[in-house]
Amino acid sequence: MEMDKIYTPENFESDTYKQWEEAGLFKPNYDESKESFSIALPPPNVTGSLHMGHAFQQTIMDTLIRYHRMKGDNTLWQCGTDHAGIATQMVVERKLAKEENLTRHDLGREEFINRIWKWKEQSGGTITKQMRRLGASVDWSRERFTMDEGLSKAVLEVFVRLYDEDLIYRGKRLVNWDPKLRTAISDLEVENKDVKGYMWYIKYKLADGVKTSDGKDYLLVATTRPETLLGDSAVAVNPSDERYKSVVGKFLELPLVGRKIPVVADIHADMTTGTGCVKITPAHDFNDYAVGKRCKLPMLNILTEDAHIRDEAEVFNTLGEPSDEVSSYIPEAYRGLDRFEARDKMVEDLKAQGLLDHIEDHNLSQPYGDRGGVPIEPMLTDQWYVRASVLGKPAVEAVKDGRIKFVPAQYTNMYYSWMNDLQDWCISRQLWWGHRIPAWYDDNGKVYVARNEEEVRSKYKLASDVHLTRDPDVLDTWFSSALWTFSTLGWPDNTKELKMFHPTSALVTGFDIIFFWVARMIMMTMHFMKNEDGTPQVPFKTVYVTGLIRDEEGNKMSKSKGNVLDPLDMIDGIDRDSLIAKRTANMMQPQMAEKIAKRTAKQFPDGIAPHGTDALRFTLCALASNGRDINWDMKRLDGYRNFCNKIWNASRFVLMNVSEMKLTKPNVADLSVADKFIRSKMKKAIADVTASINAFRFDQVANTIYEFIWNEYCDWYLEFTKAILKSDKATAEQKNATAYTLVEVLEAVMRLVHPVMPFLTQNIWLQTAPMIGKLNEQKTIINAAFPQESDFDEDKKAEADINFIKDVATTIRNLRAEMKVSPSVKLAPMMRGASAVEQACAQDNFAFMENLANIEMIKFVADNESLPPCTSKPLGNAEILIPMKDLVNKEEEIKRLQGMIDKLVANIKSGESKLSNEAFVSKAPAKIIEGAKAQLELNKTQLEKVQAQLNEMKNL
RNA sequence: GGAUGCUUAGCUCAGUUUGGUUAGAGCAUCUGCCUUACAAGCAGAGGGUCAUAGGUUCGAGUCCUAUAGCAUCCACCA
Repeated sequence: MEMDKIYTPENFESDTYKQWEEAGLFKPNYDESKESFSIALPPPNVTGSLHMGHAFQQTIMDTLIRYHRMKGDNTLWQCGTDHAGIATQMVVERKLAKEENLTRHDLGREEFINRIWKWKEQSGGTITKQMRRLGASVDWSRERFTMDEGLSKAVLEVFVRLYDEDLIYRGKRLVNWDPKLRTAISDLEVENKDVKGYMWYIKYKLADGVKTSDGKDYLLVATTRPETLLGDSAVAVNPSDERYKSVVGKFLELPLVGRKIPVVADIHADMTTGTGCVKITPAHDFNDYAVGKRCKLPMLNILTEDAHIRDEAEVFNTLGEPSDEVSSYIPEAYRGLDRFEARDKMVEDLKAQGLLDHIEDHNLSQPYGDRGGVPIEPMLTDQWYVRASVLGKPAVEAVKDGRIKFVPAQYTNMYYSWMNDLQDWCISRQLWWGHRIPAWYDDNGKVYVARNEEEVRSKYKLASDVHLTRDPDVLDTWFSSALWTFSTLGWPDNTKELKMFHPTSALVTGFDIIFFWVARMIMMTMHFMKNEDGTPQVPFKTVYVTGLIRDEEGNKMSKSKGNVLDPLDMIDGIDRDSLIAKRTANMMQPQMAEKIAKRTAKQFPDGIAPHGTDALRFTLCALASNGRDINWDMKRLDGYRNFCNKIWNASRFVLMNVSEMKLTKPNVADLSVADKFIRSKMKKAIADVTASINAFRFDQVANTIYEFIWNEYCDWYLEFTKAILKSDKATAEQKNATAYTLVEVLEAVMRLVHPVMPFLTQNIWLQTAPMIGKLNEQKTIINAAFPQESDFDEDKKAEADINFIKDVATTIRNLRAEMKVSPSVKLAPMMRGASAVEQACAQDNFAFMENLANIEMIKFVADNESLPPCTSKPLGNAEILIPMKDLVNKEEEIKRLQGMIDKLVANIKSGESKLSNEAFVSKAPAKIIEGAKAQLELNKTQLEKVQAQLNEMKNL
């Protein structure tokens, strides 16, 4: 096949993928005699699109998968998508509002859910299409969706079983409430943000004529949330606070409301903070809730679902039961106001009544909902909880005893610290999109849990005339994804896939979802999946945690910052205007659009050039070191695209020179020293790459490959082969041996690199494998064998010989460049002081040097032989000299020699001081001392030579 | 407040687990080359007191202690 001169990946990548997929090559081999290797893809949001994080993680997963598939393992990459409850519902609601000016309530639950399914059909394929472009070799025939039938069945099963085991319960407790989305959210979905605020100091008048010990008729209470005083049920002071001891048990008149509230003693009140008096609002603050429980205070909910002031407070007793122990009165002036409007109004009124003592600036960190983006409100509601503290114990053990390993290990600590203080997990959401909770209520509010209404009736022996209503809430998205590794394999049925592929081998994911997902997956899986001996089964053996991909300045990539890079744009390229349009589309703040457009135009004046999938994947691997965040660098991508081009052209060279030959397996005797050298290096490269993949060090994988291909195979070996293939002295057998080695190594390199760069390697492999009889039946590198160390032989002698040849060539090139002699001038260098072995090597392999350094001969001269004026440089214990005739610039040469002398003198000095140090000589290992001695000797020899050369120059 | 990570060349990063010649790579820079695989290339060169201060050691980028700066996570904030 004729190859283009320039590497143009867009010409073949997509077609290649299509062929693979159509041939069903991504499926497991289901061969039970082979080891199993499986990965469950962290399910992306079904309507999402591929971002750099996905590309990064999927590249790593695909590399692992392809490697194991080539090893012959029974390999499954299980894929699928997540319904992403809140996120998806929000997108569709926004669309509905924008396009039809409707809310979900206008449509009703059923119709709204229909709309979401439609939206999913319509835009759900984006990310899976993009994954294909990335080369991800997932088994598409097994694709799952968290809301599909099988997975929904698993969710029901898990919920019902956990409920029956009392590991799920329903309770009225304080939860994080998102007033914008009007749903409860879990602790993890709360983000604390630092905001500037105020501290208001409010006077609470003492009732019944009581005075404090210092004669005041009020307590001064500091708060950052004055509006919540409508729900105050006490003011607390510390039990040992002498200032307030006398008023504990007395009553206060709640400002603006007039309700009487007690002064209670509780350790929550800190004597050193604020005034020492703290207002207690049990229904709207987590600490106050705990105080309320301890002091048996009533709880007053003053807010509606969307955080407006209620017309009348909801009053509950300490147990959370409706109660009328205190008045539910809320002053009319505040009813129906938004919580922040109410705050302003109340502060104004307090001021007017002289009850506002003063205001201070105060920085506080305020909890925000991570999706809704508004401050969350602690609210007293009925919700469903998982007893995470119980499920968490075995999950900690599994990591402690090594059944699950985090890579890098430092994430283990992060995991423990969270797991050791595990709060119960609030799993109910007041949304419509998601798995509906399988709970029914009778008219008295009694709850029944089973897989469906029919089962409820039989399970609880309910008469057919008992009226049942299903719980309207749905489950947290992470509830279904916590079951991902086993629900996708067919659980609760006992499938062969579960037996073959569970536990999965590795999980590749970002640190940001260790708590959301990884920890919960471990808990759920270990509870439901058991080994044959009944011990809990873990979901995966290794968790490889990746860092975040940031922009070149280290900022998080985000739509609002306009610094997002789409992996597909790097693969296929994008022009400047399209990139700008993409980055500024649908901006929340239109004024930002202009800024972003400007910056983008400056940074990408020509848009982004196509780089191809392989270059992107290789770059991602090269950057994947040790789980730290990555600052994305376009230059790096350019560099590795060039590397692809290098491979491409090296292959062109091989094909151009060898394709006419009929290759046969050569005899060892016909191999040149260069052939032996590259085979020996190849062996080492295979060993290194294999070890690095097993250690999850993809940066080392990339570096080893880069180094071997570019620096050994291309820079040296290809040049050596020219000397043989074009020589009239080499025999046909020798030419065959070299040509065969060229192809054999290239073919093996393609297999070595294939897990990282699937497309380029397939293309070249299809052309090289047939030449040496390695093409398989299916004509694909995908299931060709991964190279093994034993495929190639080590040859230390050849490596040493080649190193000497390289040194000679490099030294001559160096002298040529320093003396500014044109590369086209043939030189006739001399060598003085070379050992017999070196002389033999140089003579035997002169053909290689001739080419590489453009010389016509090397003359070996004796130490005392008188020579014409030369420039020279030491090489080991020997010396290379080049007669310069009138080309020598005397002053330049003296300067150069003096520089070398200075360096050598410094080295000798430090070497001598080291070796004359009694302590060093007596304590350092012999090997180190020998090394230092040898180095010192070498430096001295070289100094002598350079010194002599310098003298000669000066006398010229 | 608790914890973790980072600080190495102009830029982006390896190297630190297990201390040992003159600390590496890519990009960028400088010089010379269109040499029939590749100018997305070839050859050559310059550039780092490894954040700071102590300590351990014959020997520290690597181990220990402290400090500074940056980042992240958790908790708290009347």
